[in-house]
Amino acid sequence: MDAARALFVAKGYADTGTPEIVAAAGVTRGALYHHFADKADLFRAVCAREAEVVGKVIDDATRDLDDPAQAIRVGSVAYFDAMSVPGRSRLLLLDVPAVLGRDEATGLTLGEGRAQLREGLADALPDAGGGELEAMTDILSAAFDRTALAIAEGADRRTYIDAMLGIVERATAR
Amino acid sequence: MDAARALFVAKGYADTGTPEIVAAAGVTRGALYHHFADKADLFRAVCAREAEVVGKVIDDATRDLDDPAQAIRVGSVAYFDAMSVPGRSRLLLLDVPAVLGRDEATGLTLGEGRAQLREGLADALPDAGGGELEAMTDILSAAFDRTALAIAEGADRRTYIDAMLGIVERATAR
DNA sequence: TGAATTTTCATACAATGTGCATGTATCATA
DNA sequence: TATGATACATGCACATTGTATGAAAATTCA
Repeated sequence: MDAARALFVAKGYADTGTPEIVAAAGVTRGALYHHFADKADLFRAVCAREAEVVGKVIDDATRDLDDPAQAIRVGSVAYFDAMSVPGRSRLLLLDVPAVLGRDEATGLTLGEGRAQLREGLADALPDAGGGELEAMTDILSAAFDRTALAIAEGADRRTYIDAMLGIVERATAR
Repeated sequence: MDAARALFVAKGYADTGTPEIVAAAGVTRGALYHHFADKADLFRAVCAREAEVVGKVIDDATRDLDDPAQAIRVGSVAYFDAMSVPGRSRLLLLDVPAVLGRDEATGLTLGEGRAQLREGLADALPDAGGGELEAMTDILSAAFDRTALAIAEGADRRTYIDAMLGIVERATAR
């Protein structure tokens, strides 16, 4: 999985072959297909582990915060930090939706962060219905993702974070 | 290109083979590789045509509008309408970034719409710098994309559009 | 302890797909 | 009419994927 991660990050899912992966890992394809159903399954395992780390970072950073608004701010920065690990954003935000589909992507990428965002929104917008809240969460998490991707691709960190936090702040100010 | 579009939409880029495409089109692979450099090049041509249509729809809908704020509202709805054509959002928003990369994706997906969004933001936020404006445009266009994708996947159209327009409205109200 | 069974892999193979090279017919042009 | 360019069709070399087969190690169990 470490070898696969490195190659998926460097060359993308499609351009990474299983022979290459097993060569880097020092095993054979037989071992690979014994532990994983297929190439996509290996990819899923790699990304799930990666996403779990991100979720844990966010969780750790916001555990002791009571104010939902502050939790969103702090959690956002934690998210951007976690997603700045080289290759991680490409893995989770570009390849995962295309390879595993958007359903799995949402279920995987933002287990914790998305829930916290939703909670923060619910707190800021007490008169919003469940559907509206869900839509808001969905849309804003896409904005968070793009921000993380932009930062990872070299955009100015401060500028993007300020812009993103400004959008959330204004969206939740009533 | 019509045959390829149908298959790319139905099965995704990766799961569509060139033999399948040419069979559906009634030609041979030789003809395909005469007109296109490779499979990705065909995909690029299909998506460029698709994106051009979207840009034209937005342009037509907003041509005679003077108020930038109204142009954003009307243009947004036009965008969501255009992206509701079956398969189009999957093509442009899921496969394109993964296959062609995010650079080509931004250059292709939102030729017109993105420029108009930026213009509207510049009008609403006259004291914003170029970098901030660019970040804002980038982030919000990701939110627009997610909205289009959600609607195409069956989410409630009104709820998502309201949420999205609300975000833009609040982001631009100063 | 020895047999049976499951787990863990390595090897070999079949199927498929991609890109290119080669050959050919049509068409434009000088 | 000779020449070159264009538009294909056919066939091949190579890579990749998934699976089937079989062996070795580990585990279970009598």
